[in-house]
Amino acid sequence: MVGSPESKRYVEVIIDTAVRDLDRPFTYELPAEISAGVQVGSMALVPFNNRLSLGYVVGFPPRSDLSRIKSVSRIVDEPPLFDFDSMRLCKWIASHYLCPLSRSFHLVVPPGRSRKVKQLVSLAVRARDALIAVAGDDAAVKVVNELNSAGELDIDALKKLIGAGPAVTGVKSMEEKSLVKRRFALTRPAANARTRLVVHATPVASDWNAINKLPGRQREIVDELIARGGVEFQSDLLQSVGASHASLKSLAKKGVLEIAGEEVLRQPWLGASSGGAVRHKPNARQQAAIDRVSTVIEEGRHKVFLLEGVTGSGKTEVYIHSIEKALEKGKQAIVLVPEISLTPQTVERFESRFPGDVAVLHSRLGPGERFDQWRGARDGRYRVVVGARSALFAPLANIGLIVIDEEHEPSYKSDTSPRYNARDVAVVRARMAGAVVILGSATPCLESVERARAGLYERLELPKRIDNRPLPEVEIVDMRETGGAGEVPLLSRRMLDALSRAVEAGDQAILFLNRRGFSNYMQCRACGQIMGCDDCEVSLCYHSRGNMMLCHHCGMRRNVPPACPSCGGGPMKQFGAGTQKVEEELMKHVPGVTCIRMDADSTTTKDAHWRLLGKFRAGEAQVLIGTQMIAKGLDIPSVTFVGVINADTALALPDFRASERTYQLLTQVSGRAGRGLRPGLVVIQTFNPDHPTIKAMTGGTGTFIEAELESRSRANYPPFVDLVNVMVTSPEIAAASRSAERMRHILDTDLDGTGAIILGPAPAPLSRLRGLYRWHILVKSADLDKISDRLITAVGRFYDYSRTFPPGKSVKVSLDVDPVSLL
DNA sequence: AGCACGCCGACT
DNA sequence: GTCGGCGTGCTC
Ligand SMILES: [Zn+2]
Ligand SMILES: [Zn+2]
Repeated sequence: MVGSPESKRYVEVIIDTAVRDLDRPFTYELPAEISAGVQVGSMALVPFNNRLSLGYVVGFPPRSDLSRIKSVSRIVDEPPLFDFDSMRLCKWIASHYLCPLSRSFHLVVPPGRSRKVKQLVSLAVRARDALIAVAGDDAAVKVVNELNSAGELDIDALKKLIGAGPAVTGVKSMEEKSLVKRRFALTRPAANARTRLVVHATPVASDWNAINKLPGRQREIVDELIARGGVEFQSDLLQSVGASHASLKSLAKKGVLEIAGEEVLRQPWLGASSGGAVRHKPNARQQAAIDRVSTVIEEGRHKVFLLEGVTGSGKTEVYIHSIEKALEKGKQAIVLVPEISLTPQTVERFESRFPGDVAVLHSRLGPGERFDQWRGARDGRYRVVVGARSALFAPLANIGLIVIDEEHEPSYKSDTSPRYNARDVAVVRARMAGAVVILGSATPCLESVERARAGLYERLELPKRIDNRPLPEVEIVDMRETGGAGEVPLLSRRMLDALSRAVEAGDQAILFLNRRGFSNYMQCRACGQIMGCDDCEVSLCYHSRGNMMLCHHCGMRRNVPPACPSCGGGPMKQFGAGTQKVEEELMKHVPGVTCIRMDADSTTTKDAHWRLLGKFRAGEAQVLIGTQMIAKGLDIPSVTFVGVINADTALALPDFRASERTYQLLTQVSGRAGRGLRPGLVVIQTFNPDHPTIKAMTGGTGTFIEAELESRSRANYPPFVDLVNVMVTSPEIAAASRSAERMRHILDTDLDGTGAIILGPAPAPLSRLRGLYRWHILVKSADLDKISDRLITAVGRFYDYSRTFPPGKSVKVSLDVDPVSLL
């Protein structure tokens, strides 16, 4: 490029802020000195409204008509944080989920590398001189004192120390007298590349004459290094020889070897491998699915497959063969599994088939490990990425296949902005990359079912379990008839009999306690007071461990009070069943039975979850009693009995997906039975045996899906309309309701004529969470794209209006597009 | 968001 | 007369 003064370069920058009306490109001049290597995705430090801000380069306009253009201060982190394809995906996410573009960039940038601009202030003169100069100015005196003791201070830290007002005015008045220096700095990233010292042998090391002249210790080092192929980490080499650093340095000086720092990837330890690569031969149905997927991958076309396979039908085998095909074509693959299923066993299934080629991204990784897995994927060291939701954004250059296992899982939906659903974004990413998607599930969500019917997705079915093993037989027990005149038992006669039989036959059993919409609680026997969370509108759950009460929504814990805090009466009593109660009940009726309990209580520590499952798998107990966490992924051949203690507690939840969820959960749990050689039996206890969801469990799932779709269609719910939940929150109860009402009026005018249906405002079913009062306004539309601009406008108008007529403290309005939970 | 400017009450 | 409150405007 010619460096003539006229050929100025410009960049468009998206400022890294969540503020909606700043979510647009700002144009800056790019000084020639720093313009080398700047690309889309580069991070730029730019002057922005009397301060410096970070932003992302999104474009290079050839010229600009703006009169006052500032220049980029500097480019941070040489290589760009994302590429053009990622930017395209981010733009789609921002426009679909109605979030600021900068927010969607956070999904694709390297993890742990985010930075913030901080303002540092320090004294420009001696403290005593400064004190004299500011005498009488209280704020400035405070600033001087703090800066004198701390040296240089972050302005935010100063605000915390002496208050925001004095900090700002004090610093400002001092700045006018040149008593303080202000400078901008970037925070350190949480993760950095790790370098280790590596020793390389030079040609001299193979020269016998030279080596034989070396002192003994040094010769040992060289021998060992050669034995290890001429390259080894310095620390490992020294340790194995038992030599000191001095001898190594001496060798380096003689030119026998070279020592250099090299970047290494940290490998997260996933636990011991449980076995070798078992290569199953696909059965006919599996092979048919594999062939179909392979054909499309071979053609290099984009396509979405809905792989509907009953529990135990071997969906993973289809995934693995499809991945093989993608790799064979020189492409890469992403496999998403629900966080809870991301166990060492799951990873092992892929790692054993693609040894050394699998990156794993999950929440248990430390920042450094996560960064390295990400980096390894970007640099082509791994070709398969397995992970939970956010692994969808793994930086693979040439994606051929994206697998979404258990595609119906609600955990694929993010509950923080951007509130994306990985299942849906996967389809978009694949479409942009010309890749194939496999959505796998035994119980696909109705959205996917409907899209398959419309011909948007191609359906592949695995209607039978592998090796022709039968699906478990399902029995429904009507709990209304079990109690007789007395109390309804926790475990019915039928349940106990069936469980005993399985255990006596030497098999294992699972008892499932549905916690959703049903939990234990503490209540005063005298006045009826129920112990609730201070910050949420829910009752606290009693946990025997530590005699504590815990809020399952915000994590608040509290000791059980000796007396009722409301009336001062006697001790509180526990109501509702926990796994412990189930165990007690079971022991009473089946003496000598051995149990393992798995719930939030028993799995508090990091690996307890996997450890307990491992014990059960190893046959150390006959019965596994657990909550939601045992519903998925468990594949234990000796489990022949599954008992569902309370099938219908989640049916009554105020959520249009309550039936669908219950159906999915019950199917998943039932699917744990009879996966081995002996057939399985499932007993489901219910108070609603005639409910379509429960009936669907004994056959006729097709009719259930049909009826459910029909009712969604009638009531105008997804998949037949697009849904947006407008969420209004505030720590003040009146502000929340007032604002929700105000927002409704704004929506009424802004959405007028679009045909959108507006419901509410209504207090959210979970009306208070983490100290915030919550209101919902539901917007239904035939076509989201037609109203999305108006929704953004409405939110903007709400905030504008709130500035002149504040409705109260910290009111927030957020938009949840395609909401999954309406609680 | 966050920073500066500007116009009004309550201090010297 | 000035100090500082926060309403308002703006950010290439
Ligand atoms: Zn009481
Ligand atoms: Zn809580």
